[in-house]
Amino acid sequence: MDAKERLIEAAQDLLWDRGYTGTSPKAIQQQADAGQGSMYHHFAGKHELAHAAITRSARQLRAEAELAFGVEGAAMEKIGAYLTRQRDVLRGCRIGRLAADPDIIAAADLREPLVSTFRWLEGELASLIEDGQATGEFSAQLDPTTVAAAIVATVQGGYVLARAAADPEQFDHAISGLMTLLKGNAA
Amino acid sequence: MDAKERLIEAAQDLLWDRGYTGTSPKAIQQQADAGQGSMYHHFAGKHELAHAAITRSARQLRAEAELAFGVEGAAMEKIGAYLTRQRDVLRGCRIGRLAADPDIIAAADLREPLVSTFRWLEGELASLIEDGQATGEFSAQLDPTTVAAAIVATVQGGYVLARAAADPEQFDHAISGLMTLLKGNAA
DNA sequence: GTCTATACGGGGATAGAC
DNA sequence: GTCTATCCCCGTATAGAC
Repeated sequence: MDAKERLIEAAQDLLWDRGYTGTSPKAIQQQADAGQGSMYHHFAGKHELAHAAITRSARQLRAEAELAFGVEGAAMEKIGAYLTRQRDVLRGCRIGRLAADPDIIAAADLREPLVSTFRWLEGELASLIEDGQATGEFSAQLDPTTVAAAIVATVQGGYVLARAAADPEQFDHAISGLMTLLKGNAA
Repeated sequence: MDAKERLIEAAQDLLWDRGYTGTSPKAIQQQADAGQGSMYHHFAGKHELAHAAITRSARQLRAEAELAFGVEGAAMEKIGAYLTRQRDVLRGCRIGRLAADPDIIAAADLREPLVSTFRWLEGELASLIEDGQATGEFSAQLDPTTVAAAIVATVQGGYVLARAAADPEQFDHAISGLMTLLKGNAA
């Protein structure tokens, strides 16, 4: 693997664990086993490297979610597969995590992968809810868009609760509560 | 107001906006209009000052939530009052925000106010749900504990979505979806 | 492409004077 | 209690050699 590649992966890793503010060029170089000159040859600076890393993390996250949505079954099963998919809960969401970082929020290009990832996710979930309404699986009273937002928010918040408590089960509790609420809204 | 007080308030503010990693002693001193010597006279260092600030923020958050829970009405109205209370959405949650910070998570004493705040909040909400079940307002099928966790998670995640999109309405969507789900679980 | 040298301000704190 | 001086390493680059 060439240095450029290693730098991007190291940046992905560090951004996930420490955010943008907490990640220094030097730390990235060390983890990538690349020199100062190498990094600044391939990227204009921390900002540009972070952009490459975040963009790639967003693509990966989306691919993983697509995998969960691809299971066979009715709408609720697909949603359930997404909600209960394997996650490194205490590490948090590599995309949602960045929303806490003031420097990410302040830079439109760094924030963009966050917006589009969440917008896409909510769209997928909203479609599933509509499907479920068409087949009589969900109550027609539900507004697919806002319910989808609530689902995504519960996942993101589940990470927050789990990390605050240093206990992955807190994530599962939130998801479990959400699934009960969803199932109580059968047609 | 004395310097010590100003330092704590400045630290609360900066921690809210920039997190622990993103907040420097120098920045706190400047915002508090206090000198280096003053800060290190009153506090052993950044860590100790942050502890004072976080503890106080947690108390304030709790007081604000108590106010919302205090409205007259049935369980769903109290929950609704909490969910729709005035918030500076794009600024995020001053407590939940810290869960993204690796240095906070690594320091048990800094993390403690986060755990206890969320535990308390979930407890209050779980009680309300039980009340609602007793009066026939909510379905007996609901598990008060996990549903309470889902509610708190949705709020925390709502902040994440809103900040990612730089749009406060994303918070409202998530809350609105959650309230629909709750109301669909009437007894 | 990668290395080393150099730069300058900031992060986080200690020491001693007033 | 607060001020100023001082410390040392880190953050974030740029410059030029190889």
